[in-house]
Amino acid sequence: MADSGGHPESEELTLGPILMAIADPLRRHVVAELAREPDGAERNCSSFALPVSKATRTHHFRVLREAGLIRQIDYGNCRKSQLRRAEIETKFPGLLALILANA
Amino acid sequence: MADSGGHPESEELTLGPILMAIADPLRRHVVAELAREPDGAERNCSSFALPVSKATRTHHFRVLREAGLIRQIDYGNCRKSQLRRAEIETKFPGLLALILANA
DNA sequence: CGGCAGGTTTGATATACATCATACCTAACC
DNA sequence: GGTTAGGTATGATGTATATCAAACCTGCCG
Repeated sequence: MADSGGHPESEELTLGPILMAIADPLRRHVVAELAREPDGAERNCSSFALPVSKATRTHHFRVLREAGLIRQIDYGNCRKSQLRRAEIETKFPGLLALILANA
Repeated sequence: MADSGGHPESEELTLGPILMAIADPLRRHVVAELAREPDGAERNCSSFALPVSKATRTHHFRVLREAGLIRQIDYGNCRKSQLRRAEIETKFPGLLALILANA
């Protein structure tokens, strides 16, 4: 089961939703940006300058979260995103490198 | 440009269409099956026992072909599919292993 | 020749997806 | 308190995608 924030557990990460998520160029861009940051880095949604409305942005970050690619931490009026790097690397070794190399 | 059969050149392989293609479970299954075969193996579409109609099958194989994942060879009344293994492995190292490990 | 099996094409349909505008929530700041 | 900034929720819309049925093509086989 996913936690209350809609984050799947590490053991629940499956390739299908992950591929669905990163098939979208905007979402792939977000993952690539986060992968370039040092591990554990947090960024808020608006820092990615996506060329879409706020609502659409929320939608994309939700897909990334539900696929298990990012963890979102609620700070009240601000929500920061963190790449679930180690878990992804364990379950899907090479995936992040692939995205980075083709970003 | 793609050749007359709709196959992109090796240099034209891009991650976007590839991910779009393997995001679908049926298509991912086909790629995994082909990846399990010895290199260069050819299989006709109907040998995958996909639970869809012939027309839908044609559609899925077309997506795989246009993404550059498979090469389709026309034998007149039969069309065989071949994984473009070396080209994929060169451009996107680890991708096939990832699919195989999660099939 | 006539049928059959493997595939494609076309046209239709239904569902999923990306997108936006609007309204709303929460904390910070003046 | 009012405003502003970051984000979410809802509802609507347009487009893409998956799906199928029906008609067709190609080679093979009886």
